Amino acid sequence: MSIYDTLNEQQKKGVFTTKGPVLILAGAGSGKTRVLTHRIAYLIESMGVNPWNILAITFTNKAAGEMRERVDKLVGYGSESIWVATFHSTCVRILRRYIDKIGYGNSFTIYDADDSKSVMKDVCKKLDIDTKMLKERTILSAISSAKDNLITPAEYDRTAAGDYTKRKISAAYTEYQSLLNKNNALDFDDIIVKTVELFKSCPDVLENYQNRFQYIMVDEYQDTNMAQFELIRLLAAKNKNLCVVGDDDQSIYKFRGANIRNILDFEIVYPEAAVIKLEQNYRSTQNILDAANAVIKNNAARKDKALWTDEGAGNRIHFRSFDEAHEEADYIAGDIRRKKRELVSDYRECAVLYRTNAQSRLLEESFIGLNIPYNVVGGVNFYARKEIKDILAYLKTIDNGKDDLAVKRIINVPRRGIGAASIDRVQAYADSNGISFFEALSQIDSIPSLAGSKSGQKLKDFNTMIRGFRTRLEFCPLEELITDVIETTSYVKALEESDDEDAKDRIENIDELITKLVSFEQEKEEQGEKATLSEFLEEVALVADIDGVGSDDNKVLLMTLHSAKGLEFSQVYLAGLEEGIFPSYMTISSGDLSELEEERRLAYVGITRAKDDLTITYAKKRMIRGETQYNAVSRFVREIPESLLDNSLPSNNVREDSYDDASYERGLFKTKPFNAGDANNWSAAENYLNSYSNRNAKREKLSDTVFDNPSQESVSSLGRKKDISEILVSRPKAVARKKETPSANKPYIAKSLEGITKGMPTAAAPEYQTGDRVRHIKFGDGTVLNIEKDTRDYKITVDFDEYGNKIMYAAFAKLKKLPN
DNA sequence: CGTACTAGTCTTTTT
DNA sequence: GACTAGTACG
Repeated sequence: MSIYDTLNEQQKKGVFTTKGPVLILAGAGSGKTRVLTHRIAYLIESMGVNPWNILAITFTNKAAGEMRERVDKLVGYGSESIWVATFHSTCVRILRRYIDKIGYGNSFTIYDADDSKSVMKDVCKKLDIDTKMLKERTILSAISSAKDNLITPAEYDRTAAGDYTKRKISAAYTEYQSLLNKNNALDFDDIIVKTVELFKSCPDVLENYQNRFQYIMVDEYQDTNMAQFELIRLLAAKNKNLCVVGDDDQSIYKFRGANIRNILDFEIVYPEAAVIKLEQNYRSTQNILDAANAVIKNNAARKDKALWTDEGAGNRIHFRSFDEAHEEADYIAGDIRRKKRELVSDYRECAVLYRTNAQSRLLEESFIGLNIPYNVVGGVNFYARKEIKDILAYLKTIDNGKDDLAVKRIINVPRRGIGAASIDRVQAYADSNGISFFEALSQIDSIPSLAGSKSGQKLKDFNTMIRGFRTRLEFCPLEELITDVIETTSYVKALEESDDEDAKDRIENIDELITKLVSFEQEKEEQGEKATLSEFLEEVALVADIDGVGSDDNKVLLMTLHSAKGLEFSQVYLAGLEEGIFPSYMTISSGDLSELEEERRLAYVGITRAKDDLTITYAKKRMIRGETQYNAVSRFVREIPESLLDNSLPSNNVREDSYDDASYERGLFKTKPFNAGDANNWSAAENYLNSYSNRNAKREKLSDTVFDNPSQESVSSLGRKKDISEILVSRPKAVARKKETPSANKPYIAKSLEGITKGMPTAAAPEYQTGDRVRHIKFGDGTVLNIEKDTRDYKITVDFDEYGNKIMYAAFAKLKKLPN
């Protein structure tokens, strides 16, 4: 009996086809990790391949760790020399050795999104870019997508001619790169981009790795972007033993540059590729699979396939609807408690999945209320916390003196009397002498405005302190360094003395960081290596939220649908299945059908996480960003045949609650909406009001008083002046009454089913024709290629200048005709 | 130079 | 509702 006997025919094919390019299309739960691990085992044991020559690439450290562990169990020896790693850590390892060949120092720093944003802020200031018009975020995401597609600043600039915004972005891109280079730093995208650049400019380095990686496997191939594809293509060019595994139906990272064409076109790039389809599912019951199949088949752009299982039909999908979001959360928590009590399942077998991180809050409250242990994956990353970033900035400063960002972050943290003025003076000196900020600190006496001054002395002291740490780094273990940093800077002491109410948490976080550093150091020691500071900082920079999640703790897991990819649970709850939440409002209003398809794939991912039971919940009413929204049941739920659900769907009537002119005209309100600045409807008005009061817990009090007794007095007695009274004067009483009795006697408008799921029932013919130039709020200008009348609406194909071809529904896309 | 308070923004998803 | 950048003041 061999280890391969338990595999099905298709899986065996995947394992035994070792030569040349192989594409494994693996449906959810079809055992792709099993195929990959057995394939590695087969290569080593039967094909005599040296483990050293195998490269397996995954997207998360967690996946990499699991793969190594499973190979270890199968092979028993040699698995430690297989290179199993994520794209990013693979590239960092390569760059640490060779990046000096392309103009960086080998001890480069890795910038996270926060750091990138700080750099971009400087860039905007320097280039005089008005960040009100063009946000840092926008620029950064344009740069990021350029990098995903391996477009250099110079190339970007060539496409920018004639477009004002693009020219600005182009200038920012160039400046941003030069700043990163000056700081000897790479952002996330650079890690891949620079490796490709290295391979292209140093054929000998590439060849070195081509010879090493004779067999390459890539997991989650559907989520690779252009740059990652190119990286793999280069590495595999010599031996061509490239096996990619993926599922086009689970491609959910397009927003991050993932190119679904990489998997759809694999056979075009490698015509000799063997293609293997895994469709038998070993995870879920047939009912769950039927639901998943029913949803995903509404996507047009996909390879046709359908999951099936040998197992029985199982329970029907549980569907529950609620009036309020907190009732939904209470139900989920209560249901999990029930399952635990009735011994149906333990906490660790349950997961709650949602579309946006913000949805976790209500769930957490309910879990705390019922005393159910839980873990939230994601949200605020541990390493993104202020105190952690501060300590890390010290370590970065010690490790790489060129990282100006890190130095400036901590030069006055904790407070040591160094202000903005001094910092600017040092920076000016550094700039005019072409040296780094930290270097300039060593030359304080040469800076006229600082030499001999009080401020100058403080700067010198800081410099001396850092140098002291550097000396310590040479002779002491990392653990001593970090405790020395915390001691010498009095960081924790300052926290203890501060009136920061989170001080205790922050100190605990710092202790946690020390623990992580110590265990990192020990691990290295066990492997017979000495841990370096750079390695630690790099590991820390590349951790994903999901990496730390283990099954050791008996806790319910709460996470976004994105984080859940690749995981499975006996009991899965999909919460917030509402139009506008999932699919998100952004997706619906963009009118782009391909974005809607990506959301649908996300729904498919969610459904297929469940092994035994799937519970879908819906809340009619929900607070989003302090605004109450009323949403219809998600179209994805309606795509599931009702026979698979244990409850019928609620009628699709949605309460129309906006206090706007349109509602007024329909006779919903007796008074016309007021206008105070932007506040022209109920939600906006409430928001407007809140912005004055939400801080000091006066909010509730203020609002209530205001609504009960809308007089000038009640406002001024709370210490508020001018604008509020303006609102009050113009605020109609109807609004105030609304607030008191939110659900009673409110008129409902029945929006027809067509209205929700099928676009507008009576769509007017668009004002533009084929060939016309049109403008889209998100995709910019483009040319209409085709207009097609559909049963529901007009399907418009537009060739956008910047985004290429998009097919969209006229009713949602709201295209504006431009003069020809 | 440091603090306290205000106003605006944000959120869709993340290696 | 949370976070943060900006600002006025001590």
